[in-house]
Amino acid sequence: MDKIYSHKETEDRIYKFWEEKGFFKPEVNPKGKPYSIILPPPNANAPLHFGHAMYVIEDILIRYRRMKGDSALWLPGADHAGFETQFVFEKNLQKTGKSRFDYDRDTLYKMIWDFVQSNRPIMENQLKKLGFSLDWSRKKFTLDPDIISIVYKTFKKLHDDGLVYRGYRLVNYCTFDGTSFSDLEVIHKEKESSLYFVKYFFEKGGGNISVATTRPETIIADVAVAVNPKDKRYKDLKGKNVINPITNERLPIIFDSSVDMEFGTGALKITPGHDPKDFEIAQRNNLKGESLIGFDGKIKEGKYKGLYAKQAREKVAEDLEKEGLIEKIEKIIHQAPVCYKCQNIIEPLLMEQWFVKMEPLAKPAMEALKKGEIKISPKRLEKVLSDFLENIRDWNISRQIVWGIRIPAFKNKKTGGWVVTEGEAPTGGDWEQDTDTFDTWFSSSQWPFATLQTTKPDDFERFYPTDVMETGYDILRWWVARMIMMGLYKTGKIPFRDVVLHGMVNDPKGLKMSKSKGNVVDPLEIVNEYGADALRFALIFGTGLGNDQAASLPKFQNARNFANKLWNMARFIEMNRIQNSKLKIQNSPKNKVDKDIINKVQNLVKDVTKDLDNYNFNFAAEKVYEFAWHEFADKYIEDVKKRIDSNSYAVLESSYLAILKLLHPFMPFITEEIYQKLNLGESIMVEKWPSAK
RNA sequence: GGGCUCAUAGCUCAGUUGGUUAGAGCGUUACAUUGACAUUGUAAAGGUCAGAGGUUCGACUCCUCUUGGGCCCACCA
Repeated sequence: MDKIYSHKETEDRIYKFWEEKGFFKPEVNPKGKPYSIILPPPNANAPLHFGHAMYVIEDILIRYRRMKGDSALWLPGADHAGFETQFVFEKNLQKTGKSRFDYDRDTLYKMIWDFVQSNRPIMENQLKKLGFSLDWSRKKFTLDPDIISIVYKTFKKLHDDGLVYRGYRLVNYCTFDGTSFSDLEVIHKEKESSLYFVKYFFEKGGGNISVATTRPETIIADVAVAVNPKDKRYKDLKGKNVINPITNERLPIIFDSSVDMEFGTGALKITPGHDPKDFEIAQRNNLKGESLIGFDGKIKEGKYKGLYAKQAREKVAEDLEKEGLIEKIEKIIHQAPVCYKCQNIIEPLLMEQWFVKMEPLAKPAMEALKKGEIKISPKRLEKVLSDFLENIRDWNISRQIVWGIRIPAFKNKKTGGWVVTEGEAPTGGDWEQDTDTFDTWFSSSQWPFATLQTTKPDDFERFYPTDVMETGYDILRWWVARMIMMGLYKTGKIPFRDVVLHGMVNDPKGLKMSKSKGNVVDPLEIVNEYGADALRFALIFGTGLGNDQAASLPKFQNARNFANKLWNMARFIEMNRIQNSKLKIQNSPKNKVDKDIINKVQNLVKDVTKDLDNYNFNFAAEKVYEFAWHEFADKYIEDVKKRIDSNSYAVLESSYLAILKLLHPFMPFITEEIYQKLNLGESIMVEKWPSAK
């Protein structure tokens, strides 16, 4: 053995060895208790980022359970990541001077397909570099025909059960990305705007009421002015009308208790075509409105036609000012809805979309949570989940992009009626398929059962519900919540028993990594520099489950040093090896130090096993680290090196073997390499997890 | 506006159900080392555990408040 451990000469070779031996398949323990984890499928198109490296937690669990004798399955996959991928693709397209509108649907889809297929191996190889013991013979892609078929069936079932409807609603539309989004894709950003106080004159009797708005350009689309019924200032306005300051149309004054009396003048212009709250108030009052702004972000008609909303705002304000219709202008800081991807303002627009009625789906999910059928670790995040489920709103699943699963809904060209199928076109009549695709999360929400139902016969029966769903807490609502709902809906069973959530990995200074800030650390560079084992160990060591951490170099260095320390313990053992000794540990060694170390190993095994069972990964890692380095190496080896004999050697080797096994889930490569170098057996992967008396 | 979370050594953070001298890594200082390992060892310096109350025989750990960060949710137009 060399003086220094070389991960570069070891890791790829070991991974290949494992794969060839078939050790990643649950079939290595055919009689074991089934244990399963579905890997959150990374975006097929993009390289892994540091968040993906946190899936090491899943590998730790899988390797631990496999060594315990379970029939452990860790199922890999890739996500087509609809909008995300099309966004990246379009960015690339832009560089060549083209846009998506230069191609027809099929061509564009084919182009993105090829783009994704050529990038997909990158991500998969990176998962291998990290040492993940995934069963590659079962890998799935969200656009596999059998997966698509399941997604179709789910949609049809939801539709037949009245849980999917086509609604003409105000949706979150990004005019820059050209698609609508669900509420989760909309984020709020603090913005300073002007609050215009506009005079609306009464139709009769003179006088005016002042209405505060940040969006004067939408005045044209006003359908009413609303005040709070409790507002004493406006008591006498019942039955009165005002005149639209731009169009001079008559607008009724309505009373709605959701109007905030404290804000502005307490009078709110109602523009159902552009504001969600207005839309709701209008619905309650049987008023209908229209969107004045088109999908291109420009005013569709009238005097301001062709102007972008922002330009129109200034022009309208100017015109109103000229006519003396603006009472005053104030500065206001408010939370503006923006697109999570491009950060541009979301324009609420009225359009027809497919919605999933969520309340009936959320109820069983909440019950499963309350009954403890599904447990969340760390516990505090359960509240985030239950709050989301309790306040759930209908889910817009239509996306105006081509990259994804096209919605199997067909419109009759004559009648305009819709038919939902399991993918096939309806016969008879003239039908046109919806051009929209599903929100990516609609297919991912079905991932646990969709994968297991399409891998190998009996996989679903054997491995569903899965044992653990491990992912970042940032997609708790986007993904985990929806998986629970869809799993319960489609299979009648929870999709997983335990939800284990890891924190975010930030840059070395603790700031969020982002491409625009240019502070992204590539996990594969760390693997290259320090080894996958070091990366894995560092990510677990010293960070409580669900807490964020900084990807700081000293941590990786320390973990690398620890790997080297382990390596040199093995060298010591190899150099002091006592051949032909029977390697039997006496039940009660005479030497007190030998006796102590045996007891300490026993306690360590107990502690680490318990910590793993409780998802206290950092405790487990810290304990083995502390023991291996500062107890076993610093004290025991120092003591035994002066007096080594066949009895003490047996204690030395067996204690070390226990450490190797406890460490294997965390640092799989080096523990395997040492195990083989010391001729302890074929592979540490098929060793049994140590047990403590 | 609501919720969650953090504030512990110079820096980055552990501290698991409250219990004797509060820990790790990095950094700093001194010494050692051709002998498993300098990707090492031994030792040392360094903390009023944000602040103020309270519960308790006992609190970094539980409760309340204050201050200062971070994150998430939310239709003040």
